[in-house]
Amino acid sequence: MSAIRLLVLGAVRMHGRAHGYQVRNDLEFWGAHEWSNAKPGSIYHALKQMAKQGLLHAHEIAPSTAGGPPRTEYELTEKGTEEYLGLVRQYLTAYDQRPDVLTAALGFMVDLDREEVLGLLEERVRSIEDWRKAVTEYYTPEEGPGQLGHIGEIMNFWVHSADSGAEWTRGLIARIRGGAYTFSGEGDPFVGILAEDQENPYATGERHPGDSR
Amino acid sequence: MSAIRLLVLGAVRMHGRAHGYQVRNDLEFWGAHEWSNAKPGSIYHALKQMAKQGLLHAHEIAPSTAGGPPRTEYELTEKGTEEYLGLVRQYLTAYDQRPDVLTAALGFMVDLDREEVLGLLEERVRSIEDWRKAVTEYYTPEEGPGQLGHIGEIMNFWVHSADSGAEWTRGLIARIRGGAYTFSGEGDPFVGILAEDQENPYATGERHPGDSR
DNA sequence: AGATCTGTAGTCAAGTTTGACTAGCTAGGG
DNA sequence: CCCTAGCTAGTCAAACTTGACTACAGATCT
Repeated sequence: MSAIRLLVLGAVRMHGRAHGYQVRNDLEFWGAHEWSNAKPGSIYHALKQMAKQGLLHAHEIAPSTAGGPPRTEYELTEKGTEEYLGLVRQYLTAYDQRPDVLTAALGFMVDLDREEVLGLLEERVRSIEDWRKAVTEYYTPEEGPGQLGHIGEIMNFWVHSADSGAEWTRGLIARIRGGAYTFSGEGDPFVGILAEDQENPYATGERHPGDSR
Repeated sequence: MSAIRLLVLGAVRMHGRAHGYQVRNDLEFWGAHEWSNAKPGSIYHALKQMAKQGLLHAHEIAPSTAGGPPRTEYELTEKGTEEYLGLVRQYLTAYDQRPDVLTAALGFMVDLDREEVLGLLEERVRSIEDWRKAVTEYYTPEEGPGQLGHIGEIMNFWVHSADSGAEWTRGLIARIRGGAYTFSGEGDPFVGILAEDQENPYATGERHPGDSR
C-alpha cells in the first residue's frame, strides 16, 4: 500500500471537514509531494474511493466561494476514523521499506497515546530484525558466501538499510520514552494544517496552479 | 518509476531470448518478489508494453513444450539494449528513496565498466547530499527549529536515511575501486539465471503455481 | 480408469498512479 | 474596457499494479 490514503484521511480529519483542494494544500505544506505520491489525481481519487467505501462522507457543496467548479466537502465517518487509526498503527509497526509509509505515520503518531506508540515501535524493531534475518538466510548459499559475486552487494545493501532503520527506531523510542512530544490525552496537540487564509510559510517558489508551465 | 522494467529487460537479456514464465522464475530466483513489485501481472504487462514500444521483439511460439497456453518469446531490440543500459545508469545515480530501484541496478551494474560505475556512484553521493540539504532547509522554519514538535522527527528520519545511504554508497565505491567484482570487458561475467532445467537452490518452500491456496 | 494434484503459462477486472488538461473567476496593465 | 496572467478546483485518458482466476498436460493416488 502507499501512504496516500493515510495522508488524505489525516488531512481531512484535522480540518473536520475539507474539500480536495484544501487537502492538496496541506499535503504540499507538509512537503508530501516531495516524498510521496501526493499528486492531484491521486488525492482526488483517494477521496472518491474512500467516500465510496464509506470511510468518508461527501457533502455536495454549491459552486464554491471563489472560482472553479463546484466542490465537495468530505468528513470522516466512524469507519473512516477507525481506518485512520488502524493505518497509523500499521505503518508505525510494519517494516515496509517504503519510507513514505513510515513518514506519514510519524506525522500522525501523536493521535495515539504514548504507551501504545512505544509498543508499536518496539514491534517495528522486531520486524526489521526478522527481515534482516530472512535476507541473510536467503542470500547465503550452502556453498558458503563468496559464491555470490556482486550479487552479494544486494544483500549487503538490504542489511545495511535494515540496521540503519532499526537504529533510528531505537533512537525514536528513547526520545519518546524520555518525554518528548505531546501525545493523545496529554494536553494541547500540535497543529499542522493551514488555516483558511494562511500562506504556506515554507513556500519554495515552485508553483502548481495551472501546472504545465 | 518502478524497478520492473529494468528487471524484466535484464532477465530477458541474460537469456538472449525468453518467455514470460522464464522471466518470472528468474525474478523469483533473485528474490525480487520480496523486495519489488515483481508479480505475474506486472511482469507480463511490462513484456507486452515494452514489445509495443519496440524495446522487445516478440516471437510467437507454438503451444509450448509442456502444458499451458501458447507462449511468446521475447528478445531485446537495439533500442531495448539502450534502454536497459540507460536504466542501469539512471538507477545507480538517482537517489530515488525506493530501494527496489537501486537493488535492481546493483544486480546489473557489471554490464557497465568499472570506471563508469565509479563515476555514477560518486554522482549518486552528490544527489543524496543535495536531497539532504533540501530536506533540512524545507523543515527549518525561520522561527528556529523546535517549533516543529513531533514533525521534526520526519526530518530527522529523512536525514538519517540520507546519511546512511551515502555512507553505504561510499563503502561500495571503495570496494569497487579496490578491485572487487568483474565488470564489463574484464573477463568471465557472473551468471545469475537459471538454466532450462535447473532447480532454484534458494527454494523457500513457498510456492506460487496455482497461486491461491 | 477416473479423480485429483502439481506444474506450466498466462489472462482479466478492479484499483491506483501519472501527467496533462479544463474551466470559472479576479486583479491588474494598457 | 479588454486581455492576460494567475489562482481555485478539479477531470480525464493512459499506464501500471494487484490478486484472483483460467486452461492444459503429465504424474500420482485410489
